[in-house]
Amino acid sequence: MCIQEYIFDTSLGKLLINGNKKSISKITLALGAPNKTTNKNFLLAEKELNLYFEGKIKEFSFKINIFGTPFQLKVWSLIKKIKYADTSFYSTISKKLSSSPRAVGKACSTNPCILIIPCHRVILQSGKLGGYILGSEFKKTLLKIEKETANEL
DNA sequence: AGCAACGATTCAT
DNA sequence: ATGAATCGTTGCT
Repeated sequence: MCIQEYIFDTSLGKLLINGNKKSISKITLALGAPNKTTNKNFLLAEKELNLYFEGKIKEFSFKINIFGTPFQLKVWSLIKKIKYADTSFYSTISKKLSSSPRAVGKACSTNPCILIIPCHRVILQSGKLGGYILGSEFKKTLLKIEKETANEL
């Protein structure tokens, strides 16, 4: 019932997960120090996220429970449909919602669960990568991992 | 409630 | 390269 936090090391830096016994509601880069947990859901997430960074899995099985405005939920749900190693444009998503590319970008910037909602796969129509919560270098790295391992999975 | 300002953008000069 | 258009959100009043 009560909210827990778990911080752990990965090959791309420390991550922070928070949520409760049943589901995860946030995943971000961590500022604090790693800690311990007995939460099965968190340990499963840690395992899968590490495998993902190694390019060994492309989907996650742990449960998430996120909150947002109706518009944000629509955007995030469309982003979840973008397949591993694939990309989409801010503009194509905005057209599906009769909205604007900038509004979609803003919704991306409030993504509560990086990687689970793969907003790193959303790029500019011009081919440039565009922004990312953790910086465009991080975005580039993720896309590179996916591209290099897409055929082996 | 209404309004102005601000984006992880895009399109036309 | 620069500027206008765009639309959901936030932070005023």
